[in-house]
Amino acid sequence: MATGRTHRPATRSRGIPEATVARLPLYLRALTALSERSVPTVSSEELAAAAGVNSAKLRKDFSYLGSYGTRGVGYDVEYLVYQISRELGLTQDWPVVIVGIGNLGAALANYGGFASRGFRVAALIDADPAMAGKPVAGIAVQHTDELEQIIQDNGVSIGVIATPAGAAQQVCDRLVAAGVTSILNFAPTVLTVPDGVDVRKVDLSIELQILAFHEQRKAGEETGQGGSEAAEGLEGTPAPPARAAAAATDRKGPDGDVPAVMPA
Amino acid sequence: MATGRTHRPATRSRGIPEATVARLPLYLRALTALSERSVPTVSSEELAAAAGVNSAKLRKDFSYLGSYGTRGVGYDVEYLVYQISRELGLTQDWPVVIVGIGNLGAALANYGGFASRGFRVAALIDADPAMAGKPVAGIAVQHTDELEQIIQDNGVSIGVIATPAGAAQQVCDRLVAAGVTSILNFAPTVLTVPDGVDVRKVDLSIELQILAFHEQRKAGEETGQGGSEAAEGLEGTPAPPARAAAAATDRKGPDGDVPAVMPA
DNA sequence: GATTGTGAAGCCCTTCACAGCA
DNA sequence: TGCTGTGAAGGGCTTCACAATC
Repeated sequence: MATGRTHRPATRSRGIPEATVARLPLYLRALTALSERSVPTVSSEELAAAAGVNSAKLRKDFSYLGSYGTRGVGYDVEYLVYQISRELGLTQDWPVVIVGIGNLGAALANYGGFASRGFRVAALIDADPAMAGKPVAGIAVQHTDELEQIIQDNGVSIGVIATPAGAAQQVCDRLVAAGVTSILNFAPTVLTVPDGVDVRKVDLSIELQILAFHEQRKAGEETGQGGSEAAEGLEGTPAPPARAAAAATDRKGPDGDVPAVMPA
Repeated sequence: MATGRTHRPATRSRGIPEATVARLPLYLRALTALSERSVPTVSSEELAAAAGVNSAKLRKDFSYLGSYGTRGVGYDVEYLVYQISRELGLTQDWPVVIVGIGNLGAALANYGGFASRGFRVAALIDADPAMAGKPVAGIAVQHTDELEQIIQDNGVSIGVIATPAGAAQQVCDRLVAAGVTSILNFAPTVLTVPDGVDVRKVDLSIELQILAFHEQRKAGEETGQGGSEAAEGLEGTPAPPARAAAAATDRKGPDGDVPAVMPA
């Protein structure tokens, strides 16, 4: 998941709930698909199914934007596409820079979903001098030295960080200093930014860990266990420190189970 | 963001809130860093800062796992690392397969964060016969034909889909039929799965769109506008359909602004 | 004195259910 | 009749604030 800075606590009259904003792109994608199939109108029920949400939620979401539907009929597909695009700011052009052209950066540069949504890759930046000049996705990689100049010349306000974790904060600072006010962070680090700068993060390993948590539960359920003591004990997980072993006796797990089972 | 199927509605006695589960990997990462620096204990305040959350939230989160701290002192780093790892199921080995070895799939295969967290890339699968046998991240790519066999032979329960959108559902169906019960989806499509299967999605373009929304607001504020009419009107956004123009007169935006400004 | 663990309050979001409208 | 738009109810998460504990 990605979390943005909770900025502007829903102040500003026209407050669209953050949760709704996060779903608008989903609706937009579904609507675009309908539009390409020349479907003229769609009901909340159908659109909700296509977007993977429930219809009451969808109607509530749209109600924050205005009354864009027709009772008894549904929503005009083209019109909704336009309204949501406008609301999201996709009717304007957003130049973005991608910093860190490793495997992931290259994947991002090649990702078609950007260009098709009003985002334009203005530059690819990498710290490795050997990368400079090499074309990736048809764009010549530029060296980090030129970062500030690139930001300013292109009026970039959105930056994507795909560097190793160690370099992320430094790159972030430079981006912000140069005028970037929105950052999409793929590096597994918490970025510190001044007020007024938005950060969203995408962490691949975090998503897998969340899946693992649920997967473990499933396995535990099958065997009738709580699911938390898991199948471990196989190989050496680092033994908990001395204090831990002692403390384990006083553990009051919220459930009463997990009776201090830990590898010797 | 990634959203899982809301399965098991917080039933099962030991219910850890989903929001808490989503933060555990964050804490774990911060704790691992402390552990590597041999820091013995940490207060909720310090750890919260390192993880980018507030301390009350962190303490509440930990309280769901049990009473793992010491009042007046803080938390034992090593012990917490162990407890959270166990809770997340990272003390066991999770073989995963990655399907779709394009730019993104390759990036994922090379991503170090997986291996370091108990995840093992058991196989790379691609539909392109030309890819078969090619090594990516030190692993030979296998053809889709072998998907079922691979899943079964390796006891894979977690699959990663990095294919184009068009192929995603089909791949998903095959994964599920072969026994996969958790899927991380990078394809920009809504996947339909049977009950009991978890899906989390990561959509790069959605994250950017959310940033664009906020970016647009910032721009609007500077100029004292509501922020919603944006800077558009430059070039031809597809004109809304006829019906829309008519409907525009009745629009009641939740704020009263946006007086039907739309391109001719 | 310091810091955790947690009831209670508040907020946001979801869901329900139905009035309102085409 | 069919479907949207929305008040109201409900649920979950966050934040507060302080008692419990070391």
